[in-house]
Amino acid sequence: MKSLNLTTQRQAVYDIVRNSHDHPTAADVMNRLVEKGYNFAYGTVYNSLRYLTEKELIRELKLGESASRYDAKLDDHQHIICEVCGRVDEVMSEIPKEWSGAVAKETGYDVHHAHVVFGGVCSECQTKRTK
Amino acid sequence: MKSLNLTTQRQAVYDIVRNSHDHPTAADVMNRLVEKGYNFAYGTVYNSLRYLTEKELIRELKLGESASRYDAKLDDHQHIICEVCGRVDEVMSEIPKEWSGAVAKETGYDVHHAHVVFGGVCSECQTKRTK
DNA sequence: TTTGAATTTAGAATAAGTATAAATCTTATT
DNA sequence: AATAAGATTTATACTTATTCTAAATTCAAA
Repeated sequence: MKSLNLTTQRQAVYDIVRNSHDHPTAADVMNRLVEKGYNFAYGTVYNSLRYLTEKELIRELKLGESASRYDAKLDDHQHIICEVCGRVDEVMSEIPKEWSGAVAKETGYDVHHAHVVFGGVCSECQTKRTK
Repeated sequence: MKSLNLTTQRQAVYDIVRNSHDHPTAADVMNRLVEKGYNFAYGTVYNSLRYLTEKELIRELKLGESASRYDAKLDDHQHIICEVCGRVDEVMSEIPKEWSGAVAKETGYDVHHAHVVFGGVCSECQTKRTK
């Protein structure tokens, strides 16, 4: 059921995602693979990312940008994007349960999950701005 | 500053978005224009949607699907997608202020807004399933 | 050791959206 | 009314992110 087949390419892709802390896109992963001396086909990188996502070793993040990002952090968490520099940080603070309850009541949906993308200005950009 | 120049095509696009309640994509809008007898260039539809978005007559929704959707409802609200049938409904229940506060504290960001996409099963699909 | 399944590769194909340059429409000015 | 300036539309080419395809390669099992 959950048998893992980690080929060389999948392992290499996984290592990159696992050791990156900036939520890389497929193109980022591709570049870092090349830096490490690998030369996989583009399709293989996408396949690996999909495979790893299906096996729940990584998560695909759709943050409203044009390209998906990937994240090896699996515990439930949200993200925040800096409107100035574009960096993406993690938000561990959990969505209040009363809120999901209110949403279920309002919509009649059976609510399974919520993807939240906060927007704002990161502390670095805040200090740069006030210069 | 906020002068409006609603050409025939922009007006037609706006009318479609305003009178649709299913959050249409650009392609949906295109189809509905054709149904109404219009034959605008594809680029014009995209330009109009962008124009109307900039003028804040409509909103662009990026819900993690491949295509953006558009919405003429301007008051602040979120969305919920049915995982079974794909329909998108509105969520008016507001994000709790204490939560944004907690996120600001946690991340050091100046938090401006949050886009929330809930996922679940709509009431129709719930009843269908239990059949 | 052949046979079949899974994976990788290279490259074509697709989908959504943007850019461009020419044509057309508007508007203000003479 | 004539014209110039500016905005908009059109048709089409292009870009970007991603998926698909078919052949080649690798892996696994009998």
